Amino acid sequence: MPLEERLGADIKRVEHELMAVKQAAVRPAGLTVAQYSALLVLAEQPGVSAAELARRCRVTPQTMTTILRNLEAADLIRREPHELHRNVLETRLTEAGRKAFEAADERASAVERALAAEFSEQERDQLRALLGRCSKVLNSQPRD
Amino acid sequence: MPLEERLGADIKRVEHELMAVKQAAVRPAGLTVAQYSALLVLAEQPGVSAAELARRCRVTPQTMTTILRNLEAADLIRREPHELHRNVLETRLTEAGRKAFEAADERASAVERALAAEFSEQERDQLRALLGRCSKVLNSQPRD
DNA sequence: ACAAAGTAATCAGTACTCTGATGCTCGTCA
DNA sequence: TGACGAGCATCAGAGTACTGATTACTTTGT
Repeated sequence: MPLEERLGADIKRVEHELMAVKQAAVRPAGLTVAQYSALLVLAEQPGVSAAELARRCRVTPQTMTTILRNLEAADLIRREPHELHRNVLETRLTEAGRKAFEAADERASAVERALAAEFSEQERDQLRALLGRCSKVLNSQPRD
Repeated sequence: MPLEERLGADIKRVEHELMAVKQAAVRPAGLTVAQYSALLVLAEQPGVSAAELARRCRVTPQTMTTILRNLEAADLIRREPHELHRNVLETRLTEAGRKAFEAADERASAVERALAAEFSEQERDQLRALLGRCSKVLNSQPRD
């Protein structure tokens, strides 16, 4: 199958471009894209567990552990044992974490707004629907 | 800006699913997705330089060096100095490399065919066009 | 002819991401 | 009560992937 016909190549290309632009957007705040994603969930849902964060950010718990380690070392988050479940660590933004997140979010949101502004509401729905059908196909593929 | 409205989230989700399925597809051949991508270009264009491979696979030359180091250690590729440009290393598949690539490609192509089969030709063009407009917006964003 | 600009390769260091494996705690239910 | 499954956290190890820097060669411009 020729490379140019592969829809996957288009999807990957756009995702790659998106990551490059997002990285440039959050970098001035001293964050990586992965760190920004984690902080985004933390800002909406303080005290969430690392496992839940991992699910929301679509990474494995091991990966999230790595990301949180770096965020904690930079004093952007704080982790404390859960009241009842001694096994769970609650994660929260520090003041510095909130500031960094807000600085990054302003610029990251601008990227999303630029993307949204390119399309009419109908086109946006259309793109979402087509991507949704890609998801459907992919999720029905064998994972072995 | 709410998370659900962000088009980037949809793009990222689909790309993530695509990578997961592709990884499962190439893994039985003993390859990673990045290695498969490099071999795909190498199969079409024997003797290509690492720098060109990097451009084709959309990674930095440093990253491609790492990938090629692993492929060479597994005896899937061979690297030899270019005839004229002593500065350039030509990379080629070994016999084992071709076999691994073909095994992986059979399964990876099946994923692409499944994706293609979901859409009519018109829908495919539509999806491509919409993704192309995303690219246009993203490439016009400041990279700082 | 020689400096400047461009291209190729690679080292060093950091971060993200996965698989595989382990240890801990909680809730369930026999 | 006590085994056991489920969920949380994390260690270990490998593979990407980036920025930043260096070295070497080639082409281009004056």
